[in-house]
Amino acid sequence: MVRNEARRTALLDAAIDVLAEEGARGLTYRAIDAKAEVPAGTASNYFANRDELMSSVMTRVHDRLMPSDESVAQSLSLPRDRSLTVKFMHDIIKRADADKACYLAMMELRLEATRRPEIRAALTRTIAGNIEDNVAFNEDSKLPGDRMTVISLYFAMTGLIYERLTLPDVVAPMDLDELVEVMVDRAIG
Amino acid sequence: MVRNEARRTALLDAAIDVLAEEGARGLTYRAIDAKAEVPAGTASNYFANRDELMSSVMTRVHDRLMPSDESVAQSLSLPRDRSLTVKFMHDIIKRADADKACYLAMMELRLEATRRPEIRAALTRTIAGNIEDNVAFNEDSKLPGDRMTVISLYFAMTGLIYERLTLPDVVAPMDLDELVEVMVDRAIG
DNA sequence: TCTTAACCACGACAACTGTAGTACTATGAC
DNA sequence: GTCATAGTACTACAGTTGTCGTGGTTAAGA
Repeated sequence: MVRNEARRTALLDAAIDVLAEEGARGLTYRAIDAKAEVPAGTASNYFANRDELMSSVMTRVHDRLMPSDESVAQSLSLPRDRSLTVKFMHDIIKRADADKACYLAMMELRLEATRRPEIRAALTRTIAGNIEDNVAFNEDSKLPGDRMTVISLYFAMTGLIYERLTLPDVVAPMDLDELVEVMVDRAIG
Repeated sequence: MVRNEARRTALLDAAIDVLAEEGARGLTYRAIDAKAEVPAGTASNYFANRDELMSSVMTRVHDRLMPSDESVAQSLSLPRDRSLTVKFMHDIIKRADADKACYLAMMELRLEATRRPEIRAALTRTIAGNIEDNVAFNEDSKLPGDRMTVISLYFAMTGLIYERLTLPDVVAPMDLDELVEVMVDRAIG
């Protein structure tokens, strides 16, 4: 198996775009090659089979979705009150808007996880860890609200982003700022 | 195009199972025929092409997910307080558990909606209508909470069900009763 | 009984897919 | 120069897929 990391990453990013644009159904070796603008057959030099490809894409999605440490640090210089939590939520939404392809690819992978235990296990670890990190972060940073605040906000944000990405016109008529504000306010209790 | 309604519905139900079990990728004419235990080629007598098939599946999913009027009426004989809202939420979760295939098929269709305007339009109408119905229902029935209660609960429930169906082990360690109770309580404010 | 139309089973076919294999190229060590 | 090696380009092939056509079956009315 070939190991030119730059090229491999380019192929994975192309795969993410293909997943977002054409779904799991369209994710073929040839589609990846075309998207990455490399000669046909290249992708099959990098991924032994479709399963390995899928797992590799998942790892890549995970890497791309990590928030930058600096932006978190910057936010933490602000006063630790409700409005900071609101800001964090808006940051998440902004990130989802800025990298739709990555989130859509993740959704495809989630459905794939329903039938593929290895992907499910990896995704479960990632997501469960993420939730616990958020709970700990909220507590350590002395942000308002308890464990349940973080968890219920997590689900609400998941639902909101899911809806915005798949059926934008359902959310469009709503006042997003008001919605986030109310959600945070009530989740804190 | 053939129009034996019973057979057509059986094929659509088979298609929903295929979608849930193998994803959009596995949804082929032959897979539907096999699942419905009809001779190969039958499905192609009923659906001119894959697009028409997809749209028909969506309509069928919609029909199957409607809650029964009697169960709603029965619940409405109870006192209109927070615990009734909690009960409604548990009903939704129960329905999702009982008909996983339908919800999973819906998720596949949602991703498909990302790229197919007709499906997106139809789904948007369904979902947006559903939210407005819930808001109106909550108000008319004098259930506690305002419009924002219903909307933020909708997103939280969407996220919760999405998580439970795709990554059950993320939610498993949580106390579901407590979670729903807190979510409702705080959403009402 | 004959007609007609709806319904169904089945096969054909071209297009596409995953996968494996092979040959070409560039680079650097010796 | 030559060799080894990793990376790359390209092709072959068998299996699967969407779609279309064709001919058989059924049932109901004339």
